[in-house]
Amino acid sequence: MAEPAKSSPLSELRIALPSLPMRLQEVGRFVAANDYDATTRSMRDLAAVAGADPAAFTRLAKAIGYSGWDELRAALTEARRPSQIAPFSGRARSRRHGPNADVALVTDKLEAEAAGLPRIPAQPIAEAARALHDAKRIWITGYRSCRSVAELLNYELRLFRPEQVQLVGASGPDDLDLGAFRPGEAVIVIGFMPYTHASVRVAQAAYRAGAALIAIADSSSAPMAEGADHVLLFEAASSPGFFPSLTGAIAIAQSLAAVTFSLGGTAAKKRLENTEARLAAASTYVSEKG
Amino acid sequence: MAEPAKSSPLSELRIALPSLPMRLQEVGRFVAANDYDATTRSMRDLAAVAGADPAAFTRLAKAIGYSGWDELRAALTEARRPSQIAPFSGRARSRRHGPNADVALVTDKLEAEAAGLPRIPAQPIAEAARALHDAKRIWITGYRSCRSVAELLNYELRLFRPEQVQLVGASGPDDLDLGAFRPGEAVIVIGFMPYTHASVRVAQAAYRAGAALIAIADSSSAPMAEGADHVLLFEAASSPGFFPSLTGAIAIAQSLAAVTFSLGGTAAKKRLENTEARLAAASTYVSEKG
DNA sequence: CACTTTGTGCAACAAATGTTTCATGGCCGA
DNA sequence: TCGGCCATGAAACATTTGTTGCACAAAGTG
Repeated sequence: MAEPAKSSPLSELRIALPSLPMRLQEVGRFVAANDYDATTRSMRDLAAVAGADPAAFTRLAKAIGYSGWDELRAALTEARRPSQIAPFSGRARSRRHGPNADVALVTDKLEAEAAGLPRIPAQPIAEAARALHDAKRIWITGYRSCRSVAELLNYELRLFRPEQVQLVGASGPDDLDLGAFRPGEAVIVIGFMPYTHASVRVAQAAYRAGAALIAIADSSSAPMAEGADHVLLFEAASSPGFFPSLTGAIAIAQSLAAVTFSLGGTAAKKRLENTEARLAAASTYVSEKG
Repeated sequence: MAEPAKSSPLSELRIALPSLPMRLQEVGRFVAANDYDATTRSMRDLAAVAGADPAAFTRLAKAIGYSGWDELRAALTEARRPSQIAPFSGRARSRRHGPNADVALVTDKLEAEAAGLPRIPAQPIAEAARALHDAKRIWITGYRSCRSVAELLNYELRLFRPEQVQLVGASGPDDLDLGAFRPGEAVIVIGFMPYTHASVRVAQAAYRAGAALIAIADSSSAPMAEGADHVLLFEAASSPGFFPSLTGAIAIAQSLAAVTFSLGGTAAKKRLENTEARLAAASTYVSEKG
């Protein structure tokens, strides 16, 4: 007999499918088509939905080489585990040498970061933007490398809400403003592993003050995500290089600003125009050449 | 208290976390950090791994408003259902209004930026990195929104070349250091349309001083790209939203730092380790919990 | 036709699951 | 110091789970 492709339990199932009795085929197809429910719901539940006998699932599992349904389900569960979010599956990671090694590193990095962006959940960003829109005042926090993200967000939000946005710790490392948070305000904390004490302290202060807490982090188990009303996740470690990637955080920050701006309607638009006019009057920018 | 985000059971959990008794906090954190296992494995299994009492899971679920662990798990399971996690291809692009308009805006933005990243030319980045590697001293310039990119680059390069990297204008808007540039040094200027006068002046000063000029810009016709030894292009206008995209510039900056670091070899590695050790000694970071 | 083999549903089974109860110990207010 | 309260772990509970034995029907074989 030809050795079946052991790669995934699902492919094993599909391969064995045609040589199975009719009823098991039905059940097998059902499992293959609904493998998420297969891993999460009970055998009897599935049987009810599929309109089959519960015993058929056990028999199916045994028919394709497992000791029982439990073992098949465990295999399916492991196969779907999201931890292996390494979509660069078989990429030859053989040590690159030669003059093109650097170029290859850059290309890899850019590709990896591009792949990470669409995986950012959009819904929480839209919700967080609404919270920002409703906030009377917005505080922004980020330390070390995340400071750049914080400052970008601060800059963009200030373009159309100049008086209501402030960077935490702008006047120095000890200026934490922790006591200044009020209910009805929003506090944004940006950070990834390893997390700085200061950012965690800001998050806790925001929570205690009853302000809306928005965490932009690399993991939902980040300490500043505890108690957060909105957690916006990005993948910091998904790309090669010695340093975590910040493109995801930047993309989140800019999306957040964009949606908040669009929620602001004509009022925000007007204020943005004012700001731009002021900058133009100060001749900050080089005038466009024809 | 801010309006709680009812969107995801996970966020409900995080919100309620700080007000829970200690043991339930532990269990809650465990669930938040291992939500995949929470949906797939049994309560007793989880309790064994988490080192907690099985009853704690039931109590946790009740504490945050569910009738029991089964209901919480069902909610987590539904939240993870992959059908809604694949907003890519078949997304309904018709409805531009209503409550989903914001989400659509975010998704579009992220996709557009993801598409832009692989279009960034890698070769010039690698060459510019070599220029940085050879430079005795590195100056970094960026104003307005580009300041965040400049600061990120400054931060990352300083991790392994602390004494040779400096942000132009760090001491204020008038501290332009224009007279300080020397041959053998490198000057990085970051900017996009509309271009600030200051950045153009820095670029010109660098050119006159005979320093290696690296321009990170959105167009090869940008004024600071004139006379530059290396021009690194990104697409600032490729994504929707009121503000030009900076993910490309960030990606370039991080790639530049990564390649420069790899060119630095063991010496750079050693200096990075020293910096990390210093930060750890200052207990800047939250220590990892087991 | 008799007899075996195989597929299938049903029901009973033991094991495992989530829940509840109870006893214990620590904490805070009187 | 006492008494009530809450948090917590262990054990007992009813329920649900996956499994298996059995009966019956259909198909295959002599």
